[in-house]
Amino acid sequence: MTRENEDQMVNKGGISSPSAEEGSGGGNVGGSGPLKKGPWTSAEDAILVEYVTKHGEGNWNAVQKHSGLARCGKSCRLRWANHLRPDLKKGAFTADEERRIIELHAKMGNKWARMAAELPGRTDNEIKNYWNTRIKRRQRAGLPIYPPDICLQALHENRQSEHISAFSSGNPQHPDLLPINSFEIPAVEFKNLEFNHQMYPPPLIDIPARNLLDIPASNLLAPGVNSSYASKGMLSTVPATKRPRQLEPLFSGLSSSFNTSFTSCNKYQNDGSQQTVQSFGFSSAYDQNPTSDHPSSSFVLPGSHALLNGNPSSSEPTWAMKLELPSLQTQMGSWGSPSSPLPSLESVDTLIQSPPNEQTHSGSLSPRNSGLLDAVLYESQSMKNIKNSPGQQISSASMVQGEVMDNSSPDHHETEWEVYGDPISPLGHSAASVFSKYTPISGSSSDEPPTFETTPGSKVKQEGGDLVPVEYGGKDETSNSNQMIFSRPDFLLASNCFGPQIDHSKGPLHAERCSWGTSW
DNA sequence: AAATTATACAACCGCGACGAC
DNA sequence: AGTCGTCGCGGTTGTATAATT
Repeated sequence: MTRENEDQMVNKGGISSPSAEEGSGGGNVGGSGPLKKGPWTSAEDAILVEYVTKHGEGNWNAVQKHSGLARCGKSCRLRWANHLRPDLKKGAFTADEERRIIELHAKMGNKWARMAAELPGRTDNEIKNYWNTRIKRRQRAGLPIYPPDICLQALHENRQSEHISAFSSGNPQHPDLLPINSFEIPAVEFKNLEFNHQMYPPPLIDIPARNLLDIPASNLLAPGVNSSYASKGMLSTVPATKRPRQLEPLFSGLSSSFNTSFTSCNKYQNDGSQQTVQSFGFSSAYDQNPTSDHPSSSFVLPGSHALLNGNPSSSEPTWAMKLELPSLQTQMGSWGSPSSPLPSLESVDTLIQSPPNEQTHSGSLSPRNSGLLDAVLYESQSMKNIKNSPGQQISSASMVQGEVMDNSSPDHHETEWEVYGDPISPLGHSAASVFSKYTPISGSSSDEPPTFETTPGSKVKQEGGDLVPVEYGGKDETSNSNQMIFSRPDFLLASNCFGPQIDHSKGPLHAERCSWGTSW
Protein backbone atom coordinates (compact mmCIF):
# COMPACT_ATOMS: atom_id res chain seq x y z
CA MET A 1 0.00 0.00 0.00
CA THR A 2 2.78 2.31 -0.08
CA ARG A 3 2.24 2.00 -3.68
CA GLU A 4 -1.25 3.16 -3.28
CA ASN A 5 -0.22 6.07 -1.29
CA GLU A 6 2.19 6.84 -3.93
CA ASP A 7 -0.42 6.60 -6.50
CA GLN A 8 -2.65 8.84 -4.65
CA MET A 9 -0.09 11.43 -4.48
CA VAL A 10 0.81 11.10 -8.03
CA ASN A 11 -2.71 10.99 -9.03
CA LYS A 12 -3.45 14.17 -7.35
CA GLY A 13 -5.36 16.21 -9.76
CA GLY A 14 -5.33 13.28 -12.06
CA ILE A 15 -8.02 12.08 -14.25
CA SER A 16 -10.65 10.16 -12.63
CA SER A 17 -10.28 10.09 -9.00
CA PRO A 18 -9.30 6.67 -8.20
CA SER A 19 -7.18 7.94 -5.49
CA ALA A 20 -10.17 8.76 -3.45
CA GLU A 21 -11.40 5.32 -3.74
CA GLU A 22 -8.06 3.95 -2.93
CA GLY A 23 -7.81 6.10 0.03
CA SER A 24 -10.95 4.65 1.36
CA GLY A 25 -9.56 1.26 0.87
CA GLY A 26 -12.25 0.34 -1.50
CA GLY A 27 -9.81 -0.19 -4.23
CA ASN A 28 -8.06 -2.82 -2.37
CA VAL A 29 -9.52 -6.13 -2.30
CA GLY A 30 -8.27 -9.48 -2.88
CA GLY A 31 -7.72 -9.99 0.75
CA SER A 32 -4.42 -11.66 1.19
CA GLY A 33 -2.56 -10.29 -1.73
CA PRO A 34 -1.29 -6.84 -1.99
CA LEU A 35 -2.95 -6.72 -5.34
CA LYS A 36 -4.98 -3.73 -5.88
CA LYS A 37 -8.33 -3.44 -7.53
CA GLY A 38 -10.42 -0.65 -8.74
CA PRO A 39 -9.56 2.30 -10.89
CA TRP A 40 -6.07 2.70 -12.05
CA THR A 41 -4.07 5.65 -11.04
CA SER A 42 -1.90 7.60 -13.34
CA ALA A 43 1.10 6.35 -11.45
CA GLU A 44 0.10 2.81 -12.02
CA ASP A 45 -0.45 3.56 -15.62
CA ALA A 46 2.98 5.01 -15.87
CA ILE A 47 4.50 1.97 -14.32
CA LEU A 48 2.66 -0.32 -16.60
CA VAL A 49 3.50 1.67 -19.65
CA GLU A 50 7.10 1.74 -18.72
CA TYR A 51 7.14 -1.94 -18.15
CA VAL A 52 5.48 -2.79 -21.39
CA THR A 53 7.67 -0.42 -23.26
CA LYS A 54 10.63 -2.15 -21.85
CA HIS A 55 9.50 -5.72 -21.96
CA GLY A 56 6.77 -5.76 -24.43
CA GLU A 57 3.30 -7.11 -24.08
CA GLY A 58 2.51 -10.47 -22.73
CA ASN A 59 3.48 -12.34 -19.65
CA TRP A 60 1.34 -10.05 -17.67
CA ASN A 61 1.73 -11.87 -14.47
CA ALA A 62 5.34 -10.91 -14.56
CA VAL A 63 4.47 -7.28 -14.43
CA GLN A 64 3.74 -7.36 -10.79
CA LYS A 65 6.93 -9.14 -9.98
CA HIS A 66 9.16 -7.01 -12.07
CA SER A 67 7.58 -3.65 -11.80
CA GLY A 68 6.18 -3.79 -8.35
CA LEU A 69 2.81 -2.88 -9.64
CA ALA A 70 0.21 -4.14 -7.26
CA ARG A 71 -2.03 -5.39 -9.94
CA CYS A 72 -2.72 -8.84 -11.15
CA GLY A 73 -1.63 -9.74 -14.60
CA LYS A 74 -5.12 -9.85 -15.79
CA SER A 75 -5.79 -6.38 -14.65
CA CYS A 76 -2.59 -5.17 -16.22
CA ARG A 77 -3.46 -6.71 -19.49
CA LEU A 78 -6.88 -5.20 -19.42
CA ARG A 79 -5.58 -1.82 -18.53
CA TRP A 80 -3.01 -1.91 -21.23
CA ALA A 81 -5.31 -3.22 -23.85
CA ASN A 82 -8.13 -0.90 -23.08
CA HIS A 83 -6.42 2.28 -22.12
CA LEU A 84 -2.70 2.41 -22.36
CA ARG A 85 -1.94 1.00 -25.73
CA PRO A 86 -0.42 3.72 -27.85
CA ASP A 87 -2.49 2.84 -30.81
CA LEU A 88 -5.74 3.31 -29.03
CA LYS A 89 -8.12 5.74 -30.47
CA LYS A 90 -9.68 7.92 -27.89
CA GLY A 91 -12.93 9.66 -28.04
CA ALA A 92 -16.37 8.79 -29.14
CA PHE A 93 -17.00 6.48 -31.98
CA THR A 94 -17.23 8.15 -35.28
CA ALA A 95 -20.17 7.67 -37.53
CA ASP A 96 -18.16 5.32 -39.63
CA GLU A 97 -17.13 3.35 -36.66
CA GLU A 98 -20.64 3.12 -35.43
CA ARG A 99 -21.70 1.94 -38.74
CA ARG A 100 -18.92 -0.54 -38.80
CA ILE A 101 -19.81 -1.86 -35.43
CA ILE A 102 -23.28 -2.50 -36.55
CA GLU A 103 -22.11 -4.28 -39.60
CA LEU A 104 -19.65 -6.33 -37.71
CA HIS A 105 -22.10 -7.23 -35.08
CA ALA A 106 -24.51 -8.30 -37.71
CA LYS A 107 -21.91 -10.64 -38.98
CA MET A 108 -20.11 -11.67 -35.88
CA GLY A 109 -22.49 -11.26 -33.08
CA ASN A 110 -20.91 -10.63 -29.75
CA LYS A 111 -17.43 -11.32 -30.90
CA TRP A 112 -16.09 -8.15 -29.46
CA ALA A 113 -12.49 -9.00 -29.87
CA ARG A 114 -12.96 -9.83 -33.48
CA MET A 115 -14.90 -6.70 -33.97
CA ALA A 116 -12.18 -4.74 -32.30
CA ALA A 117 -9.71 -6.24 -34.69
CA GLU A 118 -11.70 -4.70 -37.46
CA LEU A 119 -11.73 -1.36 -35.80
CA PRO A 120 -8.21 -0.09 -35.40
CA GLY A 121 -7.69 1.70 -32.17
CA ARG A 122 -10.78 0.36 -30.58
CA THR A 123 -11.01 -2.25 -27.90
CA ASP A 124 -13.35 -5.07 -27.44
CA ASN A 125 -14.48 -3.70 -24.14
CA GLU A 126 -15.15 -0.36 -25.65
CA ILE A 127 -17.16 -1.85 -28.40
CA LYS A 128 -19.01 -4.03 -26.02
CA ASN A 129 -19.90 -1.16 -23.80
CA TYR A 130 -20.90 0.88 -26.71
CA TRP A 131 -23.05 -1.81 -28.05
CA ASN A 132 -24.68 -2.64 -24.81
CA THR A 133 -25.51 0.88 -23.96
CA ARG A 134 -26.82 1.70 -27.37
CA ILE A 135 -28.70 -1.47 -27.52
CA LYS A 136 -30.35 -0.80 -24.29
CA ARG A 137 -31.32 2.60 -25.39
CA ARG A 138 -32.63 1.37 -28.61
CA GLN A 139 -34.38 -1.50 -27.07
CA ARG A 140 -36.12 0.78 -24.77
CA ALA A 141 -37.36 2.74 -27.66
CA GLY A 142 -38.47 -0.40 -29.36
CA LEU A 143 -36.24 0.18 -32.27
CA PRO A 144 -34.57 -2.46 -34.31
CA ILE A 145 -31.01 -3.34 -33.73
CA TYR A 146 -29.87 -3.37 -37.25
CA PRO A 147 -30.77 -1.04 -40.00
CA PRO A 148 -32.13 -2.66 -43.10
CA ASP A 149 -29.15 -2.00 -45.13
CA ILE A 150 -26.99 -3.75 -42.66
CA CYS A 151 -29.31 -6.62 -42.78
CA LEU A 152 -29.09 -6.69 -46.45
CA GLN A 153 -25.41 -6.58 -46.43
CA ALA A 154 -25.14 -9.29 -43.91
CA LEU A 155 -27.51 -11.33 -45.90
CA HIS A 156 -25.52 -10.80 -48.96
CA GLU A 157 -22.39 -11.88 -47.29
CA ASN A 158 -24.20 -14.69 -45.78
CA ARG A 159 -25.29 -15.80 -49.12
CA GLN A 160 -21.82 -15.71 -50.46
CA SER A 161 -20.54 -17.70 -47.62
CA GLU A 162 -23.35 -20.05 -48.16
CA HIS A 163 -22.02 -20.95 -51.53
CA ILE A 164 -18.64 -21.47 -50.12
CA SER A 165 -19.45 -23.31 -47.05
CA ALA A 166 -20.49 -26.84 -47.39
CA PHE A 167 -22.43 -27.10 -44.30
CA SER A 168 -25.95 -26.02 -44.28
CA SER A 169 -28.83 -26.16 -42.06
CA GLY A 170 -28.20 -29.28 -40.23
CA ASN A 171 -24.59 -28.82 -39.98
CA PRO A 172 -22.75 -28.43 -36.85
CA GLN A 173 -20.64 -25.69 -35.84
CA HIS A 174 -17.99 -24.00 -37.66
CA PRO A 175 -17.14 -21.30 -35.37
CA ASP A 176 -15.25 -19.38 -37.87
CA LEU A 177 -17.91 -19.53 -40.38
CA LEU A 178 -20.77 -19.09 -38.18
CA PRO A 179 -20.74 -15.42 -38.15
CA ILE A 180 -20.90 -15.29 -41.82
CA ASN A 181 -23.03 -18.15 -42.46
CA SER A 182 -25.74 -16.95 -40.37
CA PHE A 183 -26.99 -13.56 -40.36
CA GLU A 184 -27.96 -12.19 -37.14
CA ILE A 185 -31.28 -10.70 -37.50
CA PRO A 186 -32.92 -10.11 -34.31
CA ALA A 187 -36.54 -10.70 -34.26
CA VAL A 188 -37.09 -7.17 -33.50
CA GLU A 189 -35.37 -6.28 -36.57
CA PHE A 190 -37.78 -8.00 -38.74
CA LYS A 191 -40.52 -7.04 -36.60
CA ASN A 192 -39.74 -3.55 -37.42
CA LEU A 193 -38.40 -4.08 -40.76
CA GLU A 194 -41.10 -2.14 -42.28
CA PHE A 195 -40.12 0.74 -40.24
CA ASN A 196 -36.62 0.24 -41.07
CA HIS A 197 -37.23 1.21 -44.55
CA GLN A 198 -38.32 4.52 -43.43
CA MET A 199 -36.38 4.85 -40.34
CA TYR A 200 -33.02 3.77 -41.33
CA PRO A 201 -30.99 5.93 -43.43
CA PRO A 202 -29.86 4.61 -46.68
CA PRO A 203 -27.17 2.15 -46.53
CA LEU A 204 -23.80 3.59 -46.52
CA ILE A 205 -22.89 0.48 -48.20
CA ASP A 206 -25.07 0.30 -51.10
CA ILE A 207 -26.12 -3.19 -51.55
CA PRO A 208 -28.16 -3.98 -54.52
CA ALA A 209 -31.50 -5.03 -53.35
CA ARG A 210 -31.25 -7.84 -55.70
CA ASN A 211 -28.39 -9.38 -53.92
CA LEU A 212 -30.20 -9.30 -50.79
CA LEU A 213 -33.21 -10.76 -52.22
CA ASP A 214 -31.43 -13.48 -53.91
CA ILE A 215 -30.55 -14.96 -50.71
CA PRO A 216 -32.21 -18.20 -50.14
CA ALA A 217 -34.81 -18.23 -47.53
CA SER A 218 -32.78 -20.65 -45.61
CA ASN A 219 -30.15 -18.10 -45.22
CA LEU A 220 -32.52 -15.63 -44.04
CA LEU A 221 -33.88 -17.93 -41.61
CA ALA A 222 -30.49 -19.05 -40.76
CA PRO A 223 -30.34 -17.10 -37.66
CA GLY A 224 -32.62 -19.38 -36.00
CA VAL A 225 -32.67 -22.20 -38.33
CA ASN A 226 -29.46 -23.48 -39.57
CA SER A 227 -26.76 -21.53 -38.13
CA SER A 228 -25.15 -22.42 -34.98
CA TYR A 229 -23.99 -18.93 -34.84
CA ALA A 230 -27.44 -17.78 -35.18
CA SER A 231 -28.33 -20.00 -32.43
CA LYS A 232 -25.80 -18.25 -30.41
CA GLY A 233 -26.48 -14.72 -31.04
CA MET A 234 -28.22 -13.76 -34.11
CA LEU A 235 -31.67 -14.09 -33.00
CA SER A 236 -32.38 -11.79 -30.32
CA THR A 237 -33.96 -13.74 -27.69
CA VAL A 238 -33.33 -14.09 -24.13
CA PRO A 239 -34.22 -16.46 -21.53
CA ALA A 240 -37.34 -15.38 -19.94
CA THR A 241 -35.49 -14.90 -16.78
CA LYS A 242 -33.17 -12.46 -18.35
CA ARG A 243 -35.64 -10.73 -20.42
CA PRO A 244 -35.61 -7.05 -20.02
CA ARG A 245 -38.68 -5.65 -18.58
CA GLN A 246 -38.84 -3.14 -21.23
CA LEU A 247 -37.67 -3.10 -24.71
CA GLU A 248 -34.88 -0.88 -25.47
CA PRO A 249 -33.73 0.91 -28.48
CA LEU A 250 -30.93 -0.57 -30.33
CA PHE A 251 -29.71 2.09 -32.50
CA SER A 252 -29.72 5.19 -30.59
CA GLY A 253 -26.09 5.76 -30.97
CA LEU A 254 -26.05 5.32 -34.62
CA SER A 255 -28.01 8.24 -35.57
CA SER A 256 -25.17 10.17 -36.83
CA SER A 257 -24.03 7.54 -39.14
CA PHE A 258 -27.37 6.59 -40.39
CA ASN A 259 -29.03 9.83 -40.60
CA THR A 260 -27.03 10.69 -43.53
CA SER A 261 -28.46 8.04 -45.60
CA PHE A 262 -32.06 7.91 -45.38
CA THR A 263 -33.23 8.19 -48.83
CA SER A 264 -31.89 4.89 -49.65
CA CYS A 265 -34.73 3.31 -47.94
CA ASN A 266 -36.92 4.74 -50.48
CA LYS A 267 -34.57 3.51 -52.98
CA TYR A 268 -35.25 0.02 -52.00
CA GLN A 269 -38.82 0.64 -51.79
CA ASN A 270 -39.29 2.51 -54.90
CA ASP A 271 -36.75 1.22 -57.20
CA GLY A 272 -36.12 -2.21 -56.13
CA SER A 273 -39.23 -3.31 -54.51
CA GLN A 274 -40.47 -5.25 -57.37
CA GLN A 275 -37.19 -6.55 -58.29
CA THR A 276 -36.47 -7.25 -54.80
CA VAL A 277 -39.47 -9.26 -54.32
CA GLN A 278 -38.89 -11.18 -57.37
CA SER A 279 -35.38 -11.82 -56.66
CA PHE A 280 -35.97 -13.22 -53.31
CA GLY A 281 -35.00 -16.64 -54.19
CA PHE A 282 -36.16 -18.34 -51.17
CA SER A 283 -39.37 -20.04 -51.19
CA SER A 284 -41.71 -19.32 -48.52
CA ALA A 285 -45.13 -20.22 -47.60
CA TYR A 286 -46.05 -16.95 -48.89
CA ASP A 287 -44.55 -17.38 -52.23
CA GLN A 288 -44.02 -20.75 -53.51
CA ASN A 289 -42.81 -19.46 -56.72
CA PRO A 290 -39.86 -17.31 -56.08
CA THR A 291 -39.23 -16.71 -59.68
CA SER A 292 -42.58 -15.32 -60.21
CA ASP A 293 -42.65 -12.06 -61.91
CA HIS A 294 -45.87 -11.16 -60.37
CA PRO A 295 -45.19 -10.35 -56.92
CA SER A 296 -48.21 -8.31 -56.92
CA SER A 297 -50.30 -11.33 -56.98
CA SER A 298 -48.74 -12.46 -53.88
CA PHE A 299 -48.74 -9.07 -52.49
CA VAL A 300 -52.01 -8.28 -51.38
CA LEU A 301 -50.28 -8.82 -48.36
CA PRO A 302 -51.08 -7.64 -45.16
CA GLY A 303 -48.15 -5.57 -44.91
CA SER A 304 -45.10 -6.15 -43.04
CA HIS A 305 -44.78 -8.46 -40.26
CA ALA A 306 -42.65 -6.00 -38.87
CA LEU A 307 -44.66 -4.03 -36.64
CA LEU A 308 -47.52 -5.71 -35.37
CA ASN A 309 -48.62 -9.03 -34.69
CA GLY A 310 -52.20 -9.54 -34.82
CA ASN A 311 -51.72 -12.99 -33.74
CA PRO A 312 -52.47 -13.09 -30.16
CA SER A 313 -51.19 -16.51 -29.66
CA SER A 314 -47.75 -15.80 -30.78
CA SER A 315 -47.14 -12.25 -30.03
CA GLU A 316 -48.14 -11.60 -26.60
CA PRO A 317 -46.33 -14.03 -24.50
CA THR A 318 -43.19 -14.06 -26.47
CA TRP A 319 -43.14 -10.49 -27.31
CA ALA A 320 -40.82 -9.31 -24.68
CA MET A 321 -38.23 -11.89 -25.26
CA LYS A 322 -38.22 -11.31 -28.89
CA LEU A 323 -36.70 -8.01 -28.54
CA GLU A 324 -33.51 -9.20 -27.22
CA LEU A 325 -30.02 -8.54 -28.04
CA PRO A 326 -27.91 -10.83 -29.97
CA SER A 327 -25.64 -10.80 -27.10
CA LEU A 328 -27.90 -13.19 -25.44
CA GLN A 329 -26.32 -15.96 -27.20
CA THR A 330 -26.78 -18.43 -24.54
CA GLN A 331 -30.35 -18.92 -25.03
CA MET A 332 -30.10 -19.23 -28.66
CA GLY A 333 -29.09 -22.76 -28.38
CA SER A 334 -32.42 -23.65 -27.07
CA TRP A 335 -34.15 -22.88 -30.24
CA GLY A 336 -31.65 -22.10 -32.81
CA SER A 337 -29.43 -25.03 -32.77
CA PRO A 338 -28.86 -26.92 -35.93
CA SER A 339 -30.31 -29.98 -34.52
CA SER A 340 -33.41 -28.18 -33.72
CA PRO A 341 -34.28 -26.25 -36.75
CA LEU A 342 -35.61 -23.14 -35.70
CA PRO A 343 -37.02 -21.89 -32.78
CA SER A 344 -39.63 -23.38 -34.90
CA LEU A 345 -41.52 -21.50 -37.42
CA GLU A 346 -43.88 -20.56 -34.83
CA SER A 347 -41.17 -18.98 -32.90
CA VAL A 348 -40.02 -17.16 -35.90
CA ASP A 349 -43.45 -16.10 -36.59
CA THR A 350 -43.69 -14.88 -33.19
CA LEU A 351 -40.57 -12.96 -33.63
CA ILE A 352 -41.84 -11.49 -36.72
CA GLN A 353 -45.06 -10.91 -35.10
CA SER A 354 -46.94 -11.08 -38.18
CA PRO A 355 -50.33 -9.65 -38.00
CA PRO A 356 -53.27 -11.73 -38.74
CA ASN A 357 -54.13 -11.39 -42.25
CA GLU A 358 -57.38 -12.87 -43.02
CA GLN A 359 -58.08 -10.56 -45.78
CA THR A 360 -55.23 -11.21 -47.99
CA HIS A 361 -53.49 -14.31 -46.97
CA SER A 362 -54.33 -17.07 -44.81
CA GLY A 363 -52.08 -17.22 -41.85
CA SER A 364 -50.41 -20.24 -43.22
CA LEU A 365 -49.56 -18.63 -46.43
CA SER A 366 -48.37 -15.47 -45.06
CA PRO A 367 -44.73 -14.85 -45.59
CA ARG A 368 -44.63 -13.69 -42.16
CA ASN A 369 -45.08 -17.17 -41.13
CA SER A 370 -42.34 -18.39 -43.29
CA GLY A 371 -39.53 -16.49 -41.85
CA LEU A 372 -37.70 -13.31 -41.41
CA LEU A 373 -36.75 -12.68 -44.92
CA ASP A 374 -40.20 -13.18 -46.05
CA ALA A 375 -41.02 -10.24 -44.08
CA VAL A 376 -38.59 -8.26 -46.05
CA LEU A 377 -40.17 -9.40 -49.17
CA TYR A 378 -43.47 -8.57 -47.95
CA GLU A 379 -42.42 -5.23 -46.99
CA SER A 380 -40.78 -4.58 -50.22
CA GLN A 381 -43.81 -5.65 -52.04
CA SER A 382 -46.03 -3.67 -49.91
CA MET A 383 -44.00 -0.66 -50.59
CA LYS A 384 -44.32 -1.24 -54.20
CA ASN A 385 -47.98 -1.62 -53.94
CA ILE A 386 -48.21 1.57 -52.18
CA LYS A 387 -46.44 3.28 -54.92
CA ASN A 388 -48.11 1.55 -57.74
CA SER A 389 -51.58 1.41 -56.50
CA PRO A 390 -52.74 4.86 -55.82
CA GLY A 391 -56.22 3.70 -55.55
CA GLN A 392 -55.17 1.18 -53.07
CA GLN A 393 -52.48 2.95 -51.39
CA ILE A 394 -52.57 1.22 -48.22
CA SER A 395 -50.09 2.17 -45.75
CA SER A 396 -47.85 -0.55 -44.77
CA ALA A 397 -49.18 -0.06 -41.40
CA SER A 398 -52.60 -0.93 -42.49
CA MET A 399 -51.31 -3.88 -44.27
CA VAL A 400 -49.50 -4.95 -41.33
CA GLN A 401 -52.52 -4.88 -39.39
CA GLY A 402 -54.20 -7.07 -41.79
CA GLU A 403 -57.16 -5.01 -41.28
CA VAL A 404 -58.43 -2.23 -43.34
CA MET A 405 -57.88 0.86 -41.58
CA ASP A 406 -56.34 3.34 -43.70
CA ASN A 407 -58.36 6.38 -44.13
CA SER A 408 -55.76 8.91 -44.50
CA SER A 409 -55.14 10.33 -47.83
CA PRO A 410 -52.78 8.21 -49.80
CA ASP A 411 -51.07 10.97 -51.54
CA HIS A 412 -50.36 12.79 -48.52
CA HIS A 413 -49.12 9.73 -46.89
CA GLU A 414 -46.87 8.89 -49.60
CA THR A 415 -45.28 12.20 -49.53
CA GLU A 416 -44.76 12.22 -45.91
CA TRP A 417 -43.71 8.71 -45.95
CA GLU A 418 -40.67 9.65 -47.74
CA VAL A 419 -39.90 12.33 -45.36
CA TYR A 420 -40.97 11.02 -42.08
CA GLY A 421 -41.96 7.55 -42.71
CA ASP A 422 -45.52 7.83 -43.49
CA PRO A 423 -46.52 10.14 -40.80
CA ILE A 424 -50.12 9.83 -41.50
CA SER A 425 -50.11 6.22 -41.76
CA PRO A 426 -52.92 4.60 -40.00
CA LEU A 427 -50.51 2.20 -38.75
CA GLY A 428 -50.73 3.67 -35.48
CA HIS A 429 -54.33 2.90 -35.34
CA SER A 430 -54.09 -0.56 -36.37
CA ALA A 431 -51.19 -1.08 -34.21
CA ALA A 432 -53.01 0.43 -31.43
CA SER A 433 -55.95 -1.71 -31.96
CA VAL A 434 -53.84 -4.72 -31.98
CA PHE A 435 -52.06 -3.73 -28.94
CA SER A 436 -55.05 -2.73 -27.14
CA LYS A 437 -56.20 -6.19 -27.70
CA TYR A 438 -53.15 -8.11 -26.86
CA THR A 439 -50.91 -5.85 -25.05
CA PRO A 440 -51.24 -5.06 -21.49
CA ILE A 441 -50.78 -1.46 -20.97
CA SER A 442 -49.32 -2.10 -17.68
CA GLY A 443 -46.38 -3.43 -19.49
CA SER A 444 -45.01 -0.05 -19.85
CA SER A 445 -44.17 -0.18 -16.30
CA SER A 446 -42.38 2.37 -14.35
CA ASP A 447 -39.98 3.03 -17.10
CA GLU A 448 -42.55 4.58 -19.18
CA PRO A 449 -42.09 8.16 -19.82
CA PRO A 450 -44.75 10.52 -18.87
CA THR A 451 -47.56 10.89 -21.23
CA PHE A 452 -49.07 13.96 -22.59
CA GLU A 453 -51.90 14.71 -24.79
CA THR A 454 -51.49 15.72 -28.30
CA THR A 455 -55.06 15.67 -29.17
CA PRO A 456 -58.15 15.30 -27.21
CA GLY A 457 -58.46 11.75 -26.23
CA SER A 458 -55.09 10.86 -27.41
CA LYS A 459 -52.05 10.59 -25.41
CA VAL A 460 -48.60 10.39 -26.57
CA LYS A 461 -45.79 9.03 -24.72
CA GLN A 462 -42.53 10.60 -25.30
CA GLU A 463 -39.77 8.22 -25.74
CA GLY A 464 -36.37 9.43 -26.57
CA GLY A 465 -37.79 12.45 -28.15
CA ASP A 466 -40.26 10.56 -30.16
CA LEU A 467 -43.85 10.58 -29.47
CA VAL A 468 -45.44 7.39 -28.76
CA PRO A 469 -49.10 7.15 -28.80
CA VAL A 470 -50.22 5.64 -25.67
CA GLU A 471 -53.81 5.94 -26.06
CA TYR A 472 -55.85 7.11 -28.83
CA GLY A 473 -59.34 8.16 -28.49
CA GLY A 474 -60.09 8.02 -32.13
CA LYS A 475 -60.33 11.58 -32.86
CA ASP A 476 -59.74 12.48 -36.38
CA GLU A 477 -58.17 9.71 -38.23
CA THR A 478 -60.09 6.93 -39.36
CA SER A 479 -59.35 4.78 -36.62
CA ASN A 480 -61.35 1.72 -36.27
CA SER A 481 -60.61 1.51 -32.74
CA ASN A 482 -61.43 4.22 -30.41
CA GLN A 483 -58.93 3.27 -27.97
CA MET A 484 -55.42 2.45 -28.74
CA ILE A 485 -52.61 1.76 -26.58
CA PHE A 486 -49.15 1.76 -27.86
CA SER A 487 -47.17 0.69 -25.01
CA ARG A 488 -45.50 -2.11 -26.76
CA PRO A 489 -42.01 -1.72 -27.89
CA ASP A 490 -42.74 -2.61 -31.40
CA PHE A 491 -45.20 0.05 -31.49
CA LEU A 492 -42.82 2.36 -29.96
CA LEU A 493 -40.68 1.69 -32.84
CA ALA A 494 -43.50 2.31 -35.11
CA SER A 495 -44.24 5.39 -33.33
CA ASN A 496 -40.96 6.68 -34.32
CA CYS A 497 -42.12 6.63 -37.82
CA PHE A 498 -45.77 6.69 -37.49
CA GLY A 499 -46.48 7.73 -34.05
CA PRO A 500 -46.41 11.35 -34.89
CA GLN A 501 -48.81 10.75 -37.62
CA ILE A 502 -51.39 9.99 -35.21
CA ASP A 503 -52.09 13.54 -35.15
CA HIS A 504 -50.82 14.86 -38.35
CA SER A 505 -52.74 17.96 -37.89
CA LYS A 506 -49.83 19.04 -35.82
CA GLY A 507 -47.41 19.49 -38.55
CA PRO A 508 -44.50 20.99 -36.78
CA LEU A 509 -44.79 18.74 -33.91
CA HIS A 510 -44.99 15.87 -36.15
CA ALA A 511 -41.95 16.69 -38.06
CA GLU A 512 -40.07 17.30 -34.95
CA ARG A 513 -41.08 14.12 -33.36
CA CYS A 514 -40.34 12.18 -36.37
CA SER A 515 -36.80 13.15 -36.62
CA TRP A 516 -34.57 10.25 -36.12
CA GLY A 517 -31.67 12.38 -36.11
CA THR A 518 -30.19 12.59 -32.76
CA SER A 519 -32.11 9.86 -31.23
CA TRP A 520 -30.03 7.47 -33.16
C1' DA B 1 -31.21 24.83 -6.99
C1' DA B 2 -31.44 20.38 -5.01
C1' DA B 3 -32.73 15.67 -5.41
C1' DT B 4 -33.49 11.92 -8.18
C1' DT B 5 -32.87 9.14 -12.13
C1' DA B 6 -30.67 7.65 -16.30
C1' DT B 7 -26.67 7.00 -18.97
C1' DA B 8 -21.90 6.05 -20.28
C1' DC B 9 -17.85 4.23 -19.12
C1' DA B 10 -14.13 1.73 -16.64
C1' DA B 11 -13.03 -2.12 -14.33
C1' DC B 12 -13.68 -6.48 -12.41
C1' DC B 13 -15.16 -11.41 -12.04
C1' DG B 14 -15.87 -16.08 -13.38
C1' DC B 15 -15.63 -19.19 -16.81
C1' DG B 16 -13.94 -21.54 -20.75
C1' DA B 17 -10.70 -22.18 -24.59
C1' DC B 18 -6.23 -22.55 -26.21
C1' DG B 19 -1.36 -23.34 -26.38
C1' DA B 20 3.03 -24.21 -24.14
C1' DC B 21 5.51 -26.69 -20.93
C1' DA C 1 -2.32 -35.91 -19.03
C1' DG C 2 -1.93 -32.22 -16.00
C1' DT C 3 -0.63 -27.55 -15.01
C1' DC C 4 0.04 -22.90 -16.04
C1' DG C 5 -0.41 -18.60 -18.46
C1' DT C 6 -2.92 -16.01 -21.58
C1' DC C 7 -6.79 -14.57 -23.84
C1' DG C 8 -11.68 -13.79 -24.91
C1' DC C 9 -16.23 -13.33 -23.50
C1' DG C 10 -20.61 -12.37 -20.98
C1' DG C 11 -22.10 -10.39 -17.20
C1' DT C 12 -21.87 -7.29 -13.45
C1' DT C 13 -20.62 -3.44 -10.51
C1' DG C 14 -19.24 1.18 -9.33
C1' DT C 15 -18.73 5.89 -10.45
C1' DA C 16 -18.97 10.27 -12.89
C1' DT C 17 -21.87 12.88 -15.48
C1' DA C 18 -26.05 14.32 -17.74
C1' DA C 19 -30.82 14.71 -17.70
C1' DT C 20 -35.01 15.03 -15.45
C1' DT C 21 -38.13 16.03 -11.74
